[in-house]
Amino acid sequence: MPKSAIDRQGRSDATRSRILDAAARLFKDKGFAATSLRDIAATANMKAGSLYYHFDSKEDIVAEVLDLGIRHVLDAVESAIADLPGDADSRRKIETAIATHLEALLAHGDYTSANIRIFGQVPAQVQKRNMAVRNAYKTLWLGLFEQAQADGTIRQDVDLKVLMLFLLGALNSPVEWYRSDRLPIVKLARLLTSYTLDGAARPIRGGRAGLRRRPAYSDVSCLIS
Amino acid sequence: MPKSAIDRQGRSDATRSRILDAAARLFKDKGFAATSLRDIAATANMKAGSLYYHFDSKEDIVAEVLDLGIRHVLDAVESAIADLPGDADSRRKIETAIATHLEALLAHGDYTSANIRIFGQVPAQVQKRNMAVRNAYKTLWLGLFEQAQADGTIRQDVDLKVLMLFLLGALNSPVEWYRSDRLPIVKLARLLTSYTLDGAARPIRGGRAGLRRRPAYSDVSCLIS
DNA sequence: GTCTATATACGGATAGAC
DNA sequence: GTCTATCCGTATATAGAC
Repeated sequence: MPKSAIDRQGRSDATRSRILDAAARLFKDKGFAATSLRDIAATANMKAGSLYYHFDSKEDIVAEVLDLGIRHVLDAVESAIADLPGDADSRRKIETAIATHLEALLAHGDYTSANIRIFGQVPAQVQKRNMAVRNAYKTLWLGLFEQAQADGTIRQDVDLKVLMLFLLGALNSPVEWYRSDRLPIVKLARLLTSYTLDGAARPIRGGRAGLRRRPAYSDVSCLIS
Repeated sequence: MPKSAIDRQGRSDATRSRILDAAARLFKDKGFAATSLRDIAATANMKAGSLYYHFDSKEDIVAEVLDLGIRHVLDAVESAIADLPGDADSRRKIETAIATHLEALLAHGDYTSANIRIFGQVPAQVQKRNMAVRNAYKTLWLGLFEQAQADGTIRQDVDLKVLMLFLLGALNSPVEWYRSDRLPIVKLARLLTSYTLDGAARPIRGGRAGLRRRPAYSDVSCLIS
């Protein structure tokens, strides 16, 4: 084990967390470049020079904030699904994943908002590092969808990757507009589950819904990475 | 009419556009604060000092980039719907709006991406100014949905504001993941229309789709601004 | 309309005292 | 583990030549 790793683990985690909390909030509000180490230090009740005892650089701080932004959500969704009864069907799993994503997204709003907002502005190296966690999270959803398609919950002609990308876009958007004093998160989750799986259209009486005016998509293979 | 407005209109628009194009691209890639006027000027084949002949400040430049980001999409969607035959039904209108939004979003990618990415980082004054165009665009969608709900295309129990906010989240997400060499935009639009209106779930044979396991949402009034 | 030069301020990072 | 002091680069904006 390298010496530097031992050093790092020996340090207090409380201060570290205080710094990261401050950084996440400021990155969310002002962006990456506009947030100075002096800002972060002041918010964490320190002076700028002291940050370098806990982190090697500004890049290191932002990299950890970005990773935590995804980690909080990934871990929450993973364990919520694991905690479901063994006989839970795919619809229940997807509903749980949507609700848990929204809960975690808004509960750790500084980290998740920071991730969503500043990912495109951080150095390429930091982006690359964060992609690992991002890909793990996308894989989790794709697995859920594949299972749902295999058991017939999701139609065969649905492009799972496109569905996942659009759904994650919708699922992340509340960081920009959700206000906790309006609609409870659990109700928001039920609405999105309903729109995603059942659609917003009025079903056709006595027929199969979803078939009206819908062309065949069999020529659309899974083309989006 | 104030003198400054006359002055401004008397100046060449070509250089102005070149500056705005450069600014949009750089804001999209690097964020607001990290983009310097030197960067913008260099990309537009000028020197930094010359920008001040065309704009009063960096804020002025970013404000115009943000407004154009929404305007391009708003104008495109508005005229696409106006160009539909008079007997076009709500489903056709929504499908057209989705397709046109995606086309314009990706056609003017520098402006639209810049808007989506840096809105949260610009000075409050600039945000406030951009909100005017943003609200106009949301109103356009809400009007479409209200019409669709009135004529029965969208179910009565659907919360139109929530649907709009989630749909716009999904509709804007392709700026982060779409690659033009994969799926044509028009096919992407058909997929999203289908998922939004019809849902991704397999309809129940012979019954009404969308009712399976879906609770009553009548207690959920329109609570989100 | 565009240039150069500059005023003035603030940024990340380091060194070394305590 | 935190502080102060400082190096050095870069930022916005302005002034004035061309």
